[in-house]
Amino acid sequence: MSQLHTADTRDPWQAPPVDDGDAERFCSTCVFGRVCMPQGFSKDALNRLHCLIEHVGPFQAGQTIFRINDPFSAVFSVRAGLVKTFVIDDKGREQVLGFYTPGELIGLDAVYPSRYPCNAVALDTTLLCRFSFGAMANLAQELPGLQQTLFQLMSKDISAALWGKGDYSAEEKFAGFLLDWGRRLARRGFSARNFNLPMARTDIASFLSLAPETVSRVIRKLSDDGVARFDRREVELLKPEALRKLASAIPNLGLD
Amino acid sequence: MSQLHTADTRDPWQAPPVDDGDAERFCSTCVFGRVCMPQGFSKDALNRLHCLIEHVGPFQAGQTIFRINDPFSAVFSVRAGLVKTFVIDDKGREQVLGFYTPGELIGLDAVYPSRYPCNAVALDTTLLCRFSFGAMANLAQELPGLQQTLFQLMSKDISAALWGKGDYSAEEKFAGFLLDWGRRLARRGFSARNFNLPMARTDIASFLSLAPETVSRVIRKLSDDGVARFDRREVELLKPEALRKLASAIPNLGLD
DNA sequence: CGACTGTTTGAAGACGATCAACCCCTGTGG
DNA sequence: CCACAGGGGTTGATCGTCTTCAAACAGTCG
Repeated sequence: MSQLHTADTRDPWQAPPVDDGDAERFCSTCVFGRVCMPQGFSKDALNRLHCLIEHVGPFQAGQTIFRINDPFSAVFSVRAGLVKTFVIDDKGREQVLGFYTPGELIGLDAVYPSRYPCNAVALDTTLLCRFSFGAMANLAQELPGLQQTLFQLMSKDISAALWGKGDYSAEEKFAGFLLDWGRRLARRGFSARNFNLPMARTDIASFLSLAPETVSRVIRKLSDDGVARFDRREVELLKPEALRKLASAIPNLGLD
Repeated sequence: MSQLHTADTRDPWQAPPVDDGDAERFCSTCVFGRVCMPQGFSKDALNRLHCLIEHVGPFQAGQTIFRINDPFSAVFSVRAGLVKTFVIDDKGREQVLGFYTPGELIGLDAVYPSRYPCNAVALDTTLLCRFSFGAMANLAQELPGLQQTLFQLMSKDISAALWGKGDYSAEEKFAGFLLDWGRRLARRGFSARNFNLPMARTDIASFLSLAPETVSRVIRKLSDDGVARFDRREVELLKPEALRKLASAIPNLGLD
């Protein structure tokens, strides 16, 4: 399967049908296209927001998008592909902070320090939209809906960052991760039961603060229990209820 | 010692001396007083921001400020005292998400879901400033500096929420916690070496995802090693360098 | 003084990390 | 076509850290 499949087909989250032809000019998976438009932006507003968008990429798997301490000037919305953010601790070990799939926004945590607080690399062939944050803030000064959207997106990121705080068993963490990933895919119209985990096991392990071996063992256990089927990086959730029960220990901090 | 000592004395973080008498009308520890004023707000702007402020409290130790799922309408700035936020997992165990000391802002994570995603209780006699978020967003529409401040505060909260993500030893976590706490007190002009940990050990343990017994043992070890001295809830850091070395494993995600 | 909560200490056990080896798949070059 | 190398993933055995359970202890407030 093409790794750019999300770019090939019509994105199911294309903005709700609008007669206005201008809406088409937005990249279909852009967060602002999704979040702002239902709030009834004027044609003029759409145009001005559109002027801020700069398409960048493609980035090949492994390519760096920004580095920690790079001066901040823009946020990125994933159009296609997959991005991970991470930091390196003093012992050289990598700590994955998040994965970003099409429609999600990267870099809001860089606003305050005016520097990116982490590294971002593509894990797959990736296309991005780049938004100059300064220009967007200026525009938000005139468009209350855009300001509100930015507040909401940042607020959501706070909750997302809090996700998984607490000491949970390896199984609980991984179950939560599977459900969260499925939910995010479902937002774009894909199946939440049958999907792909495009990132390396090592990255999942780092994200969940587990050893890769532990992730492997959890996967085996879930397979043995008939809760899910794993084939390479393909996953099928056979008993989502069982997963939900496992993950119920992890509070959902207002994530959707 | 009075538990309201921060309210008794002139707050060292009172805004930098301004000839304008109006500045005095801000509560001294308010984040906006601190953050906005250096950016040169007009008298009119200050007045209008001031109109939004509503003083609430005092809350006695143990009193609830808001509950999870309460509809969101306002954020709170701590004027005096101490607040913790937490959630309860399905097994009834409490997970502390954060502590808020004077000058810090609570509730920005509630903007998106329009509900508070956690509970907030006073851990000590507490005074708050209440800001209607809607009114503040409206005002931010006219005051670019206020909008920018809100973006920065939210961005900072993302980084703060990410703090401690990763698997660190109990000693590293606790060392990081001590330094972080000291740094936050130092911002208000207090000593970063000699201070109070006003929250219960249980709450510290929960915040760090450790058992209370483990916190107790770490404290004993730090005492034995001569790194810090503990007397009830009073702390004196004897070898801050040793603590910094311990905590260096934990990346500082752009926090100050 | 006695009940209560918060804290400390000790001993046993569990979970996940670590280390080491092996396997599987892919791509490359002979 | 096969040999080989390399990365990612899995499996097994051992070890360490933190949790758990239990009990004693310390301050606080009635």
